[in-house]
Amino acid sequence: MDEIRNDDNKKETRNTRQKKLIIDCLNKYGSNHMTVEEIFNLIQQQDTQISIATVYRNLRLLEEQGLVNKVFVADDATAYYEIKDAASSHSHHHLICRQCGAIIDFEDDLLEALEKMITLTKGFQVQDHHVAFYGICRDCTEKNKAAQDAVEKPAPDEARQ
Amino acid sequence: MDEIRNDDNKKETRNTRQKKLIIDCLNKYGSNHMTVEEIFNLIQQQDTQISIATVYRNLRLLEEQGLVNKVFVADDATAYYEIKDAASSHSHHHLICRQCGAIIDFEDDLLEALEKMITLTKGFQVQDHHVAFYGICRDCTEKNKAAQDAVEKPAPDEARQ
DNA sequence: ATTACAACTGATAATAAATAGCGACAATCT
DNA sequence: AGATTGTCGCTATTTATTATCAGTTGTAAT
Repeated sequence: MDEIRNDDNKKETRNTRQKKLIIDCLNKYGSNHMTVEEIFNLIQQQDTQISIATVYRNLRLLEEQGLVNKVFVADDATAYYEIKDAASSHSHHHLICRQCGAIIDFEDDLLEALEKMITLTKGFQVQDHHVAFYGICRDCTEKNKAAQDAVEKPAPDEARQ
Repeated sequence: MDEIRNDDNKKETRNTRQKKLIIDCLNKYGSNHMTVEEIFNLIQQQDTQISIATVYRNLRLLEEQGLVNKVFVADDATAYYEIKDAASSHSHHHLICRQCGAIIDFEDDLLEALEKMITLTKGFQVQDHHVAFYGICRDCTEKNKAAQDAVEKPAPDEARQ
């Protein structure tokens, strides 16, 4: 009656200085969804000895423990990391600006309905989702509008739209 | 008055045998969302001379022309390709089975409402989206259930679910 | 505190996915 | 036909990530 408990995932995990630095870093800037390079560069300022392999290793461990999220949001093949806190683990999405590259969080629960529909019609048990919306962010939209106005009306003429 | 038309994207594109093979391949199997390796291996059966660099090159060109989609659905950093036909270009999502790796399409328009909400609350102009749901597909769910039943009731007893 | 052991470290080599460079070839236009 | 230039196959290179390995360190038991 005991041989069923074979999935011994009691992988001991240690609390090293390097791991703490990574978590601190993600807690500070993690909402910006950082690449490994970005995390590495920031931590180097506090620990000039740290190796990028250690950053990769710890991020993988932290992801396996469910403490951080690894997402592929951009159109390239680079992984982005963020802290996964209980509150936002299941229902926040990413808005990615194609012009300036900004990654903006968006909280929402509308997808819950969609997931139920998927289970009903496809028999697919949804555990998680990655959702990314691509487009132009508010700042860039405004910048573009200003730039276009300048082209269409080079003389500062006042009035009209 | 002519120097504005600087964005000459009149990149001439030629209709080569290799490009046709790639499109044919995606049309046949593309709904399975193929990797470059998979496409390359299949085409090699018809054209033993083709180079994988050509497959990469053409897929990039076809994506720039808007004829194919490049998506990062899995948890790894590999790109998957599919034909982008007008009908399904804006509103189909991917269900990815974490057990067998199957990638299943799901048609839906519920996200349109979500996009409108994003524009309203964030001022973000949505152009496109990638949506991926992770979980266990119907087949794997059934297999798992059968396997668990076998464990819980090793004797072939008949009856009961 | 000392010991013991496995997880962890930094440095580097190895792998995988994708791109760049290059001479040869071929599709298209005149 | 001849010129132009996109494309081909090949190979080298880049980029992101993982594996290897000898030495180090966190942690728990002595």
